[in-house]
Amino acid sequence: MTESTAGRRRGDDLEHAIFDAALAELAEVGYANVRMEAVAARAKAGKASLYKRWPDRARLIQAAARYKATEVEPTFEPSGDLRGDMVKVMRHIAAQQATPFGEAIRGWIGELRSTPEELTEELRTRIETPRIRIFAKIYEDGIARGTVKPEALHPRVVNLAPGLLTHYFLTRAESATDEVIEEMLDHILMPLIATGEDPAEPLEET
Amino acid sequence: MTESTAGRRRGDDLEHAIFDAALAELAEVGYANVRMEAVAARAKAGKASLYKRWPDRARLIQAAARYKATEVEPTFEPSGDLRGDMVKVMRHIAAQQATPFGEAIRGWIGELRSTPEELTEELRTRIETPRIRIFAKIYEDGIARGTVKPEALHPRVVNLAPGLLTHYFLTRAESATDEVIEEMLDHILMPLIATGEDPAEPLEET
DNA sequence: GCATTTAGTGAACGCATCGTTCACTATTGA
DNA sequence: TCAATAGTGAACGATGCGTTCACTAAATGC
Repeated sequence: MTESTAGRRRGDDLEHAIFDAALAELAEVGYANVRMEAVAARAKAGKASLYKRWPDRARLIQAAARYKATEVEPTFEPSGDLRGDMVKVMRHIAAQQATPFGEAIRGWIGELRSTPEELTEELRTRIETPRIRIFAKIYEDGIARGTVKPEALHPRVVNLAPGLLTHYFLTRAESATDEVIEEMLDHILMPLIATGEDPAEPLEET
Repeated sequence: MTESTAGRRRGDDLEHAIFDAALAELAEVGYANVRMEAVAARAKAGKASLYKRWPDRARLIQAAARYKATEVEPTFEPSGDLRGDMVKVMRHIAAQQATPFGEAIRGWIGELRSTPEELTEELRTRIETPRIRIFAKIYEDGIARGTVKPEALHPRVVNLAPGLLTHYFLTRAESATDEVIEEMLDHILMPLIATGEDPAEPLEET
């Protein structure tokens, strides 16, 4: 548990410093321009320390994204206010995309074709699945209250909200603003999943 | 207008050969692994001829995509069969994504951050806009027939169908199958835009 | 505390690819 | 026929990759 400014770091201490450096580089220069030497220099580490841990740039950045992802994804409890909850979660996702983490995702997409299958799969379950789970929770809660149609739980529908955000982020250079999120909700998501029943009277579920 | 196998090509003749070579490389090795030398060799051209025309790899590939795009995007006339028309156009888009052209798009996404603004803009209007226009046409036709809700013309809704396909393509390594397209239609698109007034289809009212 | 083991440093190396340059050659058309 | 134009192919310096190695700091064992 030493973390003094002097001395030589090792283990997780050093590893986290490298991740932070990688994410900072990612933010500054974008995925395509992240240089191993730059990451090493920024982390005040030797290049050999990087290659000892990860075989190449792609893996390093994926590891950094993974590290960041696990500390970001929240546990979320639906409040009963359907639209309000969705705004909240969607803003959270958009905010996440506006970080180095988002930049890592962009790079991952760009290299999907030349990336090992398992890595692709792993990042999917690491990022897509947790988001889907949150929306499933919100919709289940809404269904119990009668504010959401049961069809909302179809996988393709549950994936819609995060999918819209991801698509927006990927095809622009920036993540969705609050205004865009509201448009997605009012013109796509709510018309599709909401029953139109007011949540004022909670319904009994079985 | 010479196109004999012997001799040295120039102008458009050579340029098209380079585009074809670039697209072939794209298909074989994926965006990230396209090498200028490989494209030049494949086109039986000098590397200098490439750099004389385009400043770097990104521009060359974008030019190749543009070249391909203009010859692919069709004129489309709605038949009156809403779902049938949508299936048709969506399949067309999915098929297009499964070509080198799709691979070029993936690369473009990956480098959005480090690509000049105007290029991004240009590719958007070159690819996104024509697709949106086709769906707008279909929806307008449907509205006139009473099978589509007027709200379908909201920009974000019109962009939904191509957006779903693009998102699917980008986050998997492959483009949407017919089955996936049908799911998108039946669980997202049709419920959102159709009035249910379709003569052949049974419906539930709003 | 001292010696040994483990882990990180920093510089150098060979390699691949980039983007440029240049002397040479084929094609065009005046 | 000859000058102008456009393409070729090889070489070049620069950059970043991924590896290696001699050296050194930190942790561990005795």
